[in-house]
Amino acid sequence: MSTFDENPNEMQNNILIVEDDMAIREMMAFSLRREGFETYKASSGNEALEQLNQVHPDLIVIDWGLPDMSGIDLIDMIRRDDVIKEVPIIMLTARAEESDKVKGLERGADDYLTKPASMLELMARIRAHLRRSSGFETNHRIEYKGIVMDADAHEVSIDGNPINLSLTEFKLLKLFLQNPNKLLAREHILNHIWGRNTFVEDRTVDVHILRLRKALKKHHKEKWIQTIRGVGYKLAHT
Amino acid sequence: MSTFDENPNEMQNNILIVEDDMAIREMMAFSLRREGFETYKASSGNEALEQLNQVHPDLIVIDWGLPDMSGIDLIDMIRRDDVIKEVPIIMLTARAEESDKVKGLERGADDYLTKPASMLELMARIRAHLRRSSGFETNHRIEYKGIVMDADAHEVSIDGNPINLSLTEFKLLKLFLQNPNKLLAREHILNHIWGRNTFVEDRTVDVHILRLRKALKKHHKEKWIQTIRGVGYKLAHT
DNA sequence: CGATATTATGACAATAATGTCACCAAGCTG
DNA sequence: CAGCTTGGTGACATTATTGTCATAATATCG
Repeated sequence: MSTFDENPNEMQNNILIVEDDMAIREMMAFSLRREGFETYKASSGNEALEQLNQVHPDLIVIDWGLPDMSGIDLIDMIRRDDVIKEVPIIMLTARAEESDKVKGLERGADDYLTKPASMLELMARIRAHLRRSSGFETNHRIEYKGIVMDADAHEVSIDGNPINLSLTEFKLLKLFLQNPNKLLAREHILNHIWGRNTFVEDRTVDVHILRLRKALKKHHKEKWIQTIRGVGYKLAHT
Repeated sequence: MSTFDENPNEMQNNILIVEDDMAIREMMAFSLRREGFETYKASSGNEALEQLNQVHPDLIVIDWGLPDMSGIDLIDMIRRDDVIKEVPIIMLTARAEESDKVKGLERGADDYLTKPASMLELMARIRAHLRRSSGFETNHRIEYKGIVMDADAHEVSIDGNPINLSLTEFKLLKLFLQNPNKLLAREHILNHIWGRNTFVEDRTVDVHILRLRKALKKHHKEKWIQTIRGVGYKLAHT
């Protein structure tokens, strides 16, 4: 049972996208990267196989219609490789090709999606498969200009330097990272972190902002959290 | 600095509707406004881009068939803009366009809906995306026979009764929930919760197991965590 | 430039969390 | 059963966290 040999702190999920349409490929890569995945791209079956000599992704997304070989052929070749034959594969098929769905699954894809599919659904399935194959939740990573939060590992680093935050500070920063460049009113911060029906002073927010600012300043002198007088605070890198 | 007005006491969600059919556009705007959203309207891609120079909406709804450019082109341009590239986009496609031409092109969108779509469904999806992107009310939920963990809210309940866990207890339970019915060796638990290079006694795990067991027992007399002598522990409901 | 409102900050007390230990209880082996 | 091993448990000291307050600093506005 070597699945939990992985330290969640170091877990990085690599995803290979095999798709010949550049626009789609780049869109997918963009969305995946935004969600904290490392992406590798290939525009043809042969390119994919080349990549697989170098990288062992945790999951592969394959378009059914590739220029040099069908997605199924590619799956076949992947499944023959002892090293990577266990990697989850998600197949993309156009709706017209739906009859091939069974074929694709039988031939070794773990899941398939018909195009057009929403990124949301693709993301959900990717996460589901990674969960299944690794036994762990994928790390939910949030970034903002050098601040990297791994919400699952409960870790934050800024320009690579890990910083230490208390739980409240962590929640506060998370809220900011999820709402970059947005003004967060005190009341909203209170509601979100302490809950709607708690009796905590407004000023308490200030103090925690202070503590968070101190923590952020430790490795980075710049100003991250702006004060919007009379209202609240805002995460913005000036 | 935001370019649009913020209400200090109320987080106002701004939604941009890009739709050339006036009737549909106005109907959507009306419904959204009735639900408390602030709406901005554009009847073409260029008009939308113009709007986006002034307003940074929290979500954009784009019709696939625009007079001056395709929805995908518009998405492309939006995604290239550093300021707003992360905004959730919901794409509307007519059913006739679904099969061929559209293919996976709306992959830059976070979600899509086929027209005619019910306002109810559109509203539901809008809310879902806003929740997700604003950081409010996310639910990363893990369940195991009555134990429900909301990892994002950092809350655990058992058969509906909330229980209080320290951070370490929380991580420990999370590890168990992610690996139900699996034997977790002490060493693995240590690695996962304290990291590989820390100097914590083996027996410390025991103590935290004890504390977690106490917390779980508070509302539920049954045994959740089994001891596997000589190895470690296992989450199993006996 | 004051006068006022608002935020920043240091200090503090109360509480919570954490890791370790010593000792007890329960399994296991022969 | 006797002896050994391993896990359970309560106690404890240490450190971290947290909310509040008083006061200083700063912004805002007439």
